[in-house]
Order: sequence, then structure tokens, then C-alpha cells
Amino acid sequence: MGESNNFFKSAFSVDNVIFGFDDGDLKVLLIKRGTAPFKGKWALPGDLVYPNEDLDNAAARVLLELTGLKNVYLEQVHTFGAVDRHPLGRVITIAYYSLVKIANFELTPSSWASKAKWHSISEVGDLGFDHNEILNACFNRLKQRVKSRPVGFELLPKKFTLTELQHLYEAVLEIELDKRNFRKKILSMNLLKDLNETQENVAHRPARLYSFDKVKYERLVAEGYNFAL
Amino acid sequence: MGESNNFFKSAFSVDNVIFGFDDGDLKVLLIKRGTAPFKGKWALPGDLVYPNEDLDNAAARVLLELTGLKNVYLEQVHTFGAVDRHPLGRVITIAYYSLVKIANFELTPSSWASKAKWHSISEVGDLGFDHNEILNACFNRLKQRVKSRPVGFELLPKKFTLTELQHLYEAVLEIELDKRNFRKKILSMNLLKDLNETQENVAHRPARLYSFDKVKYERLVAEGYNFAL
DNA sequence: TAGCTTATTGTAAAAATTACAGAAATATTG
DNA sequence: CAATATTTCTGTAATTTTTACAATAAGCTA
Repeated sequence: MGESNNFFKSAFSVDNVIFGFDDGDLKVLLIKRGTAPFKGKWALPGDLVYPNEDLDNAAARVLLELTGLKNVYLEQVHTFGAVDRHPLGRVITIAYYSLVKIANFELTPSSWASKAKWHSISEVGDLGFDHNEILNACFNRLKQRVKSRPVGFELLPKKFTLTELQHLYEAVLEIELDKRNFRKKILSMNLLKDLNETQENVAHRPARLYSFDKVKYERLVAEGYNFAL
Repeated sequence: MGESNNFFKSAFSVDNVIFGFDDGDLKVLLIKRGTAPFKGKWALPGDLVYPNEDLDNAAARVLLELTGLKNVYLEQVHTFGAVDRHPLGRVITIAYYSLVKIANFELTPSSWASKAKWHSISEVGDLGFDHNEILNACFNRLKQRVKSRPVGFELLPKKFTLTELQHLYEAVLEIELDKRNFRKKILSMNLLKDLNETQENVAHRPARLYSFDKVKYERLVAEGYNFAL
């Protein structure tokens, strides 16, 4: 960007790291850019913020346009504003992440994307812009959050088994957990409803299904409760 | 703000919550605004981000102009972008906080401030803009940070007593700590250097002085160490 | 019904946290 | 200089939390 007597163009955008969990793996939804800059490269979904749109709304809109989903967990993480981060001018971007139940929708790539695809977090390559850095910041925030808030459930279907829940934590935290200790701890919180149902169509002993008791959690929070894994 | 055919003005700013610790109390540095909007009201120090200035630089500049201090702990917290948060147009602001050793400087209020003053965190009144919300977000982040990183030392002089350190934690966390357990825990980290010096000019048994061993801390972090109070 | 696969459960050892009080060091005062 | 006032400094036992670890149960398939 030039000197002070150049006309100064500035804008703000949001980028949204959309996380999903499938097949024991943490995934992130990337788009293949259909327009310059970085045409043909994978990148995070994002858009400029409209003149009278709040930031959270803009991030939710990006998600809605791509997935059709509303009322999804969304958290602002960090704002990236290096002077030269965008090749076309000064664009600072506010990074968000979302947690979606991956089975709940069909992908509907929008105008700025020629293609959208889930990528395993461990297999994300070189992204356009500073998006690797943004992805990293969001992944780190998620790791932290998952230990101090019951957000992991946002990535699972309503009904889930304890093994699925454990695998989710293992995928997000990138560590292995002891099965018995994990179950002991999570059940001792009394935040899971035992649905008295079991898995169907599995070729082995079917596991019990549980759901997260959000109402109870919020009651406890009001009394000062702190979720901690 | 008006409809889409109005000319749209947008800008970004940084606001910096400058924390200090003095007299057993957590303080925040506020300015009395000398110009509209909110002229005469207390507010956070902040400024527009220059066209070719990175965000962290802008926040550091605000601090430098007000205090003359460089190389200060600075952390980005959150970006506030409600459409109507600024009465003169769309201004989104990136909030930072800084931790300064309060005795180290003289206040030199700059152009946008007619007056700067330390306020006890518990006695901050109604601020201009959305600055109460910003202050809150930064205070909450500090509370969290102080438990997981050794940032508390940024608020203390190089040499400090264990009692001072404890009072700092109590002020930030807004809880009381047990003296013996606090000392046991902090000393067991082996991150404090016992300086073999004691306080002078106190009307009672003088306490030993310690300093934080940053070099050792960074060595440990490289090996995977995690500070936790 | 035998074999396969995954689910489910408990206990003992180790580590961390909590609660709690009295003696020691220095300055001040009479 | 002795008595007093103030704050520093230190240890232990009880409790709670965390960790390590493996055998049996349940349902499916062949």
C-alpha cells in the first residue's frame, strides 16, 4: 500500500472457521476460491461486513449462506489486521469459529466459492491470505473452550454415546484419554441424560445413548457452577 | 445510521485498557474526553488506526503517547462493532489491555484527553461509548490470563514480596487466598528468585524480596511447562 | 452356539488441595 | 531496654482429586 497521499481504501471482513466432527475426526469447512485473489486456492469462508450489519451477524450470515444453518454456536476469536494481509487493500478481518452438527445439512457453495469441502484438521494445506494463521488461532481457542465450557456437544448429534463423546474430546484436544476415567468424570457432572436407549444397527454390543441437559447446565451456571473437563 | 444510498463512512480504532496495581488495588487508566462526542466523560484511551499501522502497533502507540512506556505487555481481547456503537459513524474498535508497573512513569495526557487518571477498578463509573462493556471484557480476560500465564508480574515492580504478589492476585481475581497455601504453591513452581534482600523502612518485620525468573520460565515453556495458579 | 467386537464397571495408589495457628523478626514506644 | 505492635514465615493432617489399570457383559454374525 502506498504513501499517505494515496487514496486509502479500507474495509472489514469476517472469516468463519466452521468446525464439524465426523468419523472420529475434527473437520473444517473450506472453500475453493472462485475469484481473485487466491483464485483456485482453499480458504476460509468469509465476507465483507455490510454497512449496517453487526459483526456477529456477518459471521452468522457467512455460515447461513454456506450451510443453511441458523442458531449455531459462534464465537469471536481474534482480529487480524496486518497492513499487507490482503493484496487488494487494507482489510482487517474478524475471525470467528462455529460448531455445527455435520450431518444436519447439505453444502450449498455461494457466489465467492466454486466449491466447499470438509477437510480433516490434520490435512489442511496451504490456504490463501493469512488463513492458516486464523485457523490456528481458532483451533487453539476451541481447544481451550472445550475444557471450560460444554461446547463439545454442539458438534455431536442430539443423542450420542460416551465413546463418541470421548473421541470428540480426543480429536479436539489431540490427546488420548482413559476410557474409565473419562466416563467417571463426565458422568459425575450429572449433565448427561441417560436416554435408556441404545444404538441400533451396530455389529457389536450397542452402547447407551445420552443427551446433554442444557437446561440443567444453565441452572447450575446461575448458581456459580463451572464446567471443567 | 441511514439507508444504503447514504454515503458510508467506516473506520477502525483501538481502545486500550491500561491496568496498574497500586496500594493493593487494581487500577485502570482513564481519560476525561476533551472533545465531542462524550466530551467531559471518562473513557478508555484509544485512537483510530493509521492507514499503514498494524493493530498491535496502534494499541502500543496509544499507550506510548499516554504514558511514555514501551515494551509493555499488550494483549488483544475482542472487537466491538455494533452498528451504532459510535455516534459519528461506523467505527469498529479492537480492544486491548496493557499491564504496566504503575510507578514507572508520569502521565502525559495527549491531544484527545484533557486529563488522565487512575481509577480503582471497583470505582469506575459510567464511561463514554460502549467502554464499560470493553473494560469488562478486558478485566475478565485478565482474570483468566492471570491464572494460566505469569502475567501478574508485569504489574509489580521487579522486586516484590510474596504478600504483594498475593494481594495482586486477590485484587485481580476478586477472591481471598490462604497465605500459607498461596506461598507453598507459588514457591513450588520454582519461578521466583529469592534475592536474599529484605524490605527497608517498614515498621515491622521486613519481608524477603523476590523477582520473577523469566528466562527460566521460557526455558520450561519450551519443554511443555504450563503455568497454572 | 462359538466367536467377534465394543460397552461397561471399580479399586487402590498417588498427588493435589484444603484448613488451620503459633513462633520469629523488626520497629516503635514508654 | 523492656514491652508492645505489626507483619513475616513456616508445617501437618484430613480431604479430595487424579491416575493407572483389566475382567466381564451384551449383542451381532457366522
